[in-house]
Amino acid sequence: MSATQSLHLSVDCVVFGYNDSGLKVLLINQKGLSTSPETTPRSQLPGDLILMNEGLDQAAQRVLFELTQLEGVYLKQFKAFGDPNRVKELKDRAWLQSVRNLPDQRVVTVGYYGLVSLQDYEPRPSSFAGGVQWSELNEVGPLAFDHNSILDEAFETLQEQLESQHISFELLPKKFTLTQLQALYEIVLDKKLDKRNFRKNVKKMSHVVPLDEKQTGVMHKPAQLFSYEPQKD
Amino acid sequence: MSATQSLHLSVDCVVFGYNDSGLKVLLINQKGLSTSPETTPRSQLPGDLILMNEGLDQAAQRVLFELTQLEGVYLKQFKAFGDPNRVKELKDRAWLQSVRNLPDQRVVTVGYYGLVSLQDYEPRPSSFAGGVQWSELNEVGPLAFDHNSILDEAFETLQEQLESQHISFELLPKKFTLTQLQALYEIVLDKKLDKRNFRKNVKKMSHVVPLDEKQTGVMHKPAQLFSYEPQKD
DNA sequence: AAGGTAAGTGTATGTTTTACACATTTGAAG
DNA sequence: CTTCAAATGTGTAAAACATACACTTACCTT
Repeated sequence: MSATQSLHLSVDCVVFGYNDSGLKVLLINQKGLSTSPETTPRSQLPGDLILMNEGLDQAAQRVLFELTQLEGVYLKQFKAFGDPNRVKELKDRAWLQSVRNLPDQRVVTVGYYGLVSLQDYEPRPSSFAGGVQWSELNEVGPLAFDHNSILDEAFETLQEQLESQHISFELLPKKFTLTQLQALYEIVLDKKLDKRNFRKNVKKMSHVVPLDEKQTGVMHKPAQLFSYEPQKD
Repeated sequence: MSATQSLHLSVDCVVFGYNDSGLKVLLINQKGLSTSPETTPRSQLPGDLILMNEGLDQAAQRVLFELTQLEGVYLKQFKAFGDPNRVKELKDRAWLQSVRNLPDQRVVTVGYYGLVSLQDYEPRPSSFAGGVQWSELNEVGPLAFDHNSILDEAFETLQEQLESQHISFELLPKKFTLTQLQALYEIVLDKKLDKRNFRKNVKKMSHVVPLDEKQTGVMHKPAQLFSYEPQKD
């Protein structure tokens, strides 16, 4: 017992962004020139070591902000990843050596998924250094470390929790139409839904309330706007 | 960035045991005499630091075995707990000092819940050193560290996952009656279920199969025995 | 043989889910 | 100012599912 431990703990954030053109994930680009084909810089999830005096949720918020300037994002822990070799692959060595004091150290990471509306509350992480990008979910290439698995598990968690937890609204503008809400469900759950039945269900949700306001500037019948009212329920 | 980190990582196991007399949780007793009332030894969840070359799931299995002799238990990760002060309370200092090289070190822990049948596959962890006990769920006193919260969250997770994941069978003997299965559901979900409706639902589950065997030695109509067949479905 | 005990079983009613098609409101174009 | 294009908004019938509920059966004991 009590073998002396020496490992690092990080958080990684899988931030999903949504707008009418689809579901995206936030990636950052590693800096550095490729010296060998094996160590070409890759994209990765925003993540970093936690500080000694901060909690995990707090670390996730801080790291996300530092790397992408996104603030106040809905973030939820979903799983810890602790394969002893998860940062030991050759492809990741060059980058680790450039940023870590102890690049060979084992790193266990705690995964968070995050949700952002790309529409009205517009995040501009791209203005920040390094290169931050919203990448189409199904166009994500090979990422650093085990970040592809982390992304996959985050998306599965999102699919499982979309209906039971009140989180769809985190991905939508504050004022949204039922068509937008339905489109979001269809994309996340990856199945077609019936419009009338969907709207019947929404009417049962007391936390989705109609506003005294309609869409404007559309060349068709303008839709009723709704908003999410968390307190009720 | 890359502040030098120095923290410990542990796993803690919340092992639920079930038999006809109810749902229990596995606790171990801290050793050591109380010198002050503030540092009286408490019970705690079986948990310990992970080793440098093992994965998290593997660590949970090893730690559980080392502390309680239980082997091959169904264990599932459910949450990481990382409050910076979770091992800093006065009540826990004496014990930490007795077992850790670096008792002041911050410890982040990864929580696992585990499931065991106390009936046919009889675990006798009590034969092992130190004092291991199955404690009635609702008679658990104050535990070390934040273990009461970890236990609470584990139980909530069990309640949420009992129906969707095929895990009830981990808590039952290999051969079980439908009355036993129903009693388990009623205890975990904490609500009364209708016998006939329950059985209708079970008949739809292709992974619950009747055996060519009945209960014996009971002084009433013997019940049909069933078993869980994971491959189907 | 009688009594105690838990097992096993069906039906009627209410609720939820599914499938499905047309009239409405706006802006744009002629 | 009429017409067109485009997406919104709405109801009903049928099927599936959930609920409530009570008596007979098989075995053991005395």
